[in-house]
Amino acid sequence: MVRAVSDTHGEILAAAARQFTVSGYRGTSLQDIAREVGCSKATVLYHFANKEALLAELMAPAIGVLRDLDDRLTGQTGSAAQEVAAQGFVDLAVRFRREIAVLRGEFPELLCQPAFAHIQQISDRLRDALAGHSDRPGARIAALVLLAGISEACGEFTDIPDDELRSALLTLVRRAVEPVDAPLPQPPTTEDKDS
Amino acid sequence: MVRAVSDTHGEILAAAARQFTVSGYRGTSLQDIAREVGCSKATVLYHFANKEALLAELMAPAIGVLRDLDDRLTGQTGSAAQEVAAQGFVDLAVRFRREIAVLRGEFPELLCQPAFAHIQQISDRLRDALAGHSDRPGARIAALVLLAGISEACGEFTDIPDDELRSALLTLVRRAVEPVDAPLPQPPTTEDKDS
DNA sequence: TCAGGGTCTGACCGATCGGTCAGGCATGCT
DNA sequence: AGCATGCCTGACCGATCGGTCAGACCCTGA
Repeated sequence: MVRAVSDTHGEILAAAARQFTVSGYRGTSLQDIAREVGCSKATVLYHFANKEALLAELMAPAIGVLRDLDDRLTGQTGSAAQEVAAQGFVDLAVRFRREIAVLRGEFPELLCQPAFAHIQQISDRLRDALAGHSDRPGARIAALVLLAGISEACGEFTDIPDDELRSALLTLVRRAVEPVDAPLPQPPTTEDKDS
Repeated sequence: MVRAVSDTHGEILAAAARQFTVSGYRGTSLQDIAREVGCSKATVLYHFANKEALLAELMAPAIGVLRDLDDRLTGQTGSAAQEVAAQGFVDLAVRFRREIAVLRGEFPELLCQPAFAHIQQISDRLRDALAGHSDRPGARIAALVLLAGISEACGEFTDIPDDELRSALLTLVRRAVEPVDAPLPQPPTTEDKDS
């Protein structure tokens, strides 16, 4: 049973995506993936240097979009930053529901791996933007709850079409985010602290 | 080095709580816990039938409070249900930040274990109540995002005192939940497409 | 003094993990 | 025909996992 060239590579990737979504990264063994594809574990490791490389290739598109969003965030302040962060993250979360679901709860350990080195910093900046770069606890708490909640939840709405989920989430975020421009005790001089 | 009677039991429990919080349930080995306590792995398994029993004892108080909340929810409808669910869950999340953080992302697998059999149903009811028992996608999405986000996030605010965190979260939830009694755009005939 | 029970341990078990390696097999170029 | 290359595999590796077990140690009460 010979398959077309490089077909196996894609099959492994697809099987890994499914398994990771169901059982998480650590909960899925290379054996599980090989079994679903119908090849040997050695074959999986022939196509991918190791388990981490498999995850990295799976996540690459989502990470690329996250980087783009991070770029678009630079320079934005106040409610403008909140709106860019909200739209950008909701769109990302909806488009990459499955990929995000893979990381469910395994962020801390996974972020230690070199392939995901700066994700933590990007998501920190994202959270900061969604809080309107405010340091009030209410704003920061709301931002974190929303980011975490959307990441966690969007993978469960597989039955809802992209458009509907996106608009519902965006409505929710706009309603839930703590307004920062509006009737605020004017912060005097320093409102952004990073370079 | 002999320690007081039944002291070890509590030490193991405390060490397990710390390790689980940092590395998750599956990410923590009995060896890790034993090392932190300063005893052997066999000692851990002398005090607890198995790893699952350790987790169950750790979670028992939080689960009890969750059950109480579930009882208080029965019969409540509309915005009353939303308010009871919001107050109850926020309070629970704040009080048991650490315990909830343990389950980070491991809910699906952990819920299969007999000790946590009905947690899934309870949290489903809780979500339903927070959505005001509405079946509109917007309400259900908001409820899930908030519950997941709070569960995920509250463990990270270890520096914020209980009272402050509780009020901030409650404010957020009340702001974010989709109002269900209030001024609804009267749906003429077909505004929802699922059954 | 001795028996018995609570506490604790090292040694060990089978299972599973991610990963390595030599070699089989088909194909295509020279 | 001979050789190189790409793809794939079974057998194997060391490490680690949760869990078992026989026995050592200590305290207490008869």
